[in-house]
Amino acid sequence: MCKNNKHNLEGKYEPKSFEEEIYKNWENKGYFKPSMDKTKESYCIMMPPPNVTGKLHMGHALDDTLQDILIRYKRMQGYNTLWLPGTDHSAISTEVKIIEKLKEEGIDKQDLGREKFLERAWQWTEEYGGTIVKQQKRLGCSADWDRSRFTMDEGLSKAVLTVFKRLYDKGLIYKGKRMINWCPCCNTSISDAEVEYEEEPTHLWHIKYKVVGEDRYLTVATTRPETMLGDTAVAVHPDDERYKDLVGKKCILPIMNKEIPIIADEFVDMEFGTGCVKITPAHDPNDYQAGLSHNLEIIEVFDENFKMNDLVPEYKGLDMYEARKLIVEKLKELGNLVKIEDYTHNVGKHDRCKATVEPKISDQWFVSMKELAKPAIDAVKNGDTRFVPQKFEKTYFNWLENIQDWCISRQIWWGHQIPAYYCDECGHINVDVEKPEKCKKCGSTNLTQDPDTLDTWFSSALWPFSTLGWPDETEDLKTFYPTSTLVTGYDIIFFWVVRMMFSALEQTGKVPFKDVFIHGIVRDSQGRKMSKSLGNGIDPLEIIEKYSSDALRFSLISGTSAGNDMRFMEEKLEAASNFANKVWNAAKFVLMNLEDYNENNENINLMAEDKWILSKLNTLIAEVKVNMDNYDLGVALDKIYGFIWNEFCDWYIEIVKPRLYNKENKTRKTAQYILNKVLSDSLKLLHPFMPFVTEKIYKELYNNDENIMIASYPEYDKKLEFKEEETAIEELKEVITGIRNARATMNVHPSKKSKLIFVTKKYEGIIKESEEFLKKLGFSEDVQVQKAKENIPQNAVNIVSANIEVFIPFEDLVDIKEEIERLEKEKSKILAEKEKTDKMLSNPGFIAKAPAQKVEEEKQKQAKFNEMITSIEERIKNLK
RNA sequence: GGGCGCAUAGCUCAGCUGGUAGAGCAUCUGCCUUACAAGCAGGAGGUCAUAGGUUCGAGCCCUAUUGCGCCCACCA
Repeated sequence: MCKNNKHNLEGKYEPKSFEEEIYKNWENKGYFKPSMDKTKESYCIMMPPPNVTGKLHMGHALDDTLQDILIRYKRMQGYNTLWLPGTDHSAISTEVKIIEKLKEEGIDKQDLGREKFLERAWQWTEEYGGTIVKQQKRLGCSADWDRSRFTMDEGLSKAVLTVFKRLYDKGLIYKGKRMINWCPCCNTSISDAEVEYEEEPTHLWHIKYKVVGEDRYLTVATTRPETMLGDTAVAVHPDDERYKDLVGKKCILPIMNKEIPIIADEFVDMEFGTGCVKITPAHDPNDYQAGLSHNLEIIEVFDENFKMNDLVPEYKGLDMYEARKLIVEKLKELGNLVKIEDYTHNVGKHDRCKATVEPKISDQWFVSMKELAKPAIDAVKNGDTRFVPQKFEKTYFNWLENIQDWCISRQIWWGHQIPAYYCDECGHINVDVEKPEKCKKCGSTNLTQDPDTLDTWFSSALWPFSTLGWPDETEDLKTFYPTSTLVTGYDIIFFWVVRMMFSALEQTGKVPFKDVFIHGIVRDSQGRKMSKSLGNGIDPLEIIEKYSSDALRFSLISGTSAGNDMRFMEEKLEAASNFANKVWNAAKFVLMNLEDYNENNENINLMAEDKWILSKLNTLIAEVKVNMDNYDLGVALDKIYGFIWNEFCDWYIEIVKPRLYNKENKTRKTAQYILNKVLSDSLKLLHPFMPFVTEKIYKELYNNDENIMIASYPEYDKKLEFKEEETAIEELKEVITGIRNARATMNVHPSKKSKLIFVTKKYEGIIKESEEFLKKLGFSEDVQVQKAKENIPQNAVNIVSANIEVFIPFEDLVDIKEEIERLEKEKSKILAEKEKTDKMLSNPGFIAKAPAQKVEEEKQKQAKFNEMITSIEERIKNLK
């Protein structure tokens, strides 16, 4: 690197000035595309498609950052990487928005008609779509935008219809009358997964029904008195002694004045309320079941708009709540209302519009799940797909093992229309990808397509393969499928991950991805979920504007762990910015000192500190690889952070300054070489996390031909391991800290230099060689190195480490008494540490059972402590 | 009702297969040292929720308890 020595060192770290430009440069060069190099292993991530008209929120920012880190890492490692982006048509939420918009214009959806409505929907999609893509680019996402897909585009639609037909032909899709969740607001059915429960205060109305032919009453408790008009039975528990004798008899339904049977069913909870339940098969899932098993009539009380129907003419057209009021009044009047109790219960809400969901019987399409769930369970059990962290397997299994059939039809227009064509003549259902010419059964050409559309998740379930061209055997499909890693939040494991798993296994016979990397939710600083209603959402784009994309990415990853929720705190962005600034300045320093550096590697003579930093870097590279491969991205980032700031900047750069500032110094060139290598490798390690600042430095400051984005990732190199020098420099660092500590405690001003007498047997050579930097870092003008403790002045401060002792003659600054006290303190500190080691070694169990290596380690520690203590004691004796 | 998770420094969180507790922020002291005051140097701060157990050794494994949270099912 460092092709020529012209570089731009002027100015401060100002991310605003370069982030967008760098992104454009990458994009123009086509770096986001896979290499399609057949000799390289493929690595592919499918981006979870956000709502096409949506805006980027913190959840996306986290999800996208994680994926970008993985993709950049693998790309630098030489994999044939594909990150395929795309968007989702988000059926219901988009439809609702368009209906609202139409309403503003005074247009009714039905009046407009299906065709025109869909035109509007496409228009809407084009107008508001794409915002999120721009935002993802601002975040630095290195996805292959040219391969971008949309769940409603031609190819994906074909995949959707193909899957529908296949499942139908296999009998895994069926149409049936079932009790489903109905959203009165969106006017469509929704699946169980789309229902959220919320606690709501209400009342429990106790109503008595007279038993026919007896002077007795049964009292039922209900939260929905208005549905009583549709009651067709009263149920009690078969073992309930109170009512045993009444089972089989009849009672009179008030208002309706109708006789209904008293039945026994196990589902009744004897403890709850009165132990008697009114049965309304048309408006309650349990009642529906009871209705089926007891052959009860199903009487609806609502019309399709959830207004009261004409069962009782005087209530016709009323909504639920109005009707409830009147019916309760009426019951009071009739004397059937026993009491009203306050009560809190869970009410189902549609997750999109928050409207209260109604159970409703209707004709819907379902996917039969039992058969499909099994292979999906097995694939995770046998390790074909694995969850990271593993604990989410439990969520996955739990969901699949208790899975219900999936209601896939929606009574909306925006989406994939169900490819079922009803014969107007014979009623046969023709299912095909394309509209058939004529009915397969009777040959009639009068065919009408089912007006319903498919659940959005039906198309997203095919995402891992439909995006690669399936059902066609495309090159991309062959190259990238099964994909490598799916990155998503735990909140959509059952919505999406589960459905992708069974769909992929059924359609392709393969798992859709090998790893599922699960992350948590980004919460606000108080730990609350970010939501529109709370108004506590933080816009990632604002954060990028204020700080930088790199800072946002850093703060989302640093100090976090997979699968756990995190709090988003602005202070963390300060820390992130500071780090970017630190990297910037370190680079500035390196470059300033590389102006006369040329790249030929002759005359490289490594000093101890060079070997130390190389060895440290080497270890870092090895560790980061392990962490990255295990998806411990937070740990990896923090290690890189620590290395750059605490090892490279705080120590190596400071150590090497004297060598650089003296142009005559023979090791100057080596220092330049090492600075260059360490900085450049560090930048590469950091690049996946903070792509912009690293690229800016690498490419533009260095004036490199190559972009860091496609540079090769650093690899562990056994030749760069220097254990001896590493420990030696570590010990010198320890001693220098000791010196500084002593000076600080004694309030010695930095401008006051002192003499340093190093006494060491082991490191005489290294210390002599290190004189220059020891002077600088130890605030000294005179460093002496000797093997033995000879000619040590009385009034000196003494610093002790395992193999080195330092004496600082401070003359009048040293109070012998105080120094003795300080040494005593130091001694007791070491003694406290030594105690643990002693305890271990004096434990026969430890010696016998602990691994030999561990025992040896402790023995060495003990010896080290002993030496240090002896030295201190000796010194104290001398001073006395 | 079923399932899962979390309790570690003042705050927010890391802590890999058990081997002498870490980071960032905040705090205290001293420094404008020619990369960086968005900085440098040096400190202080933790019986890792509680009680048992396994082990030579437990923040980590097991059991129970307390407190908090999440998910699923759903009670008329």
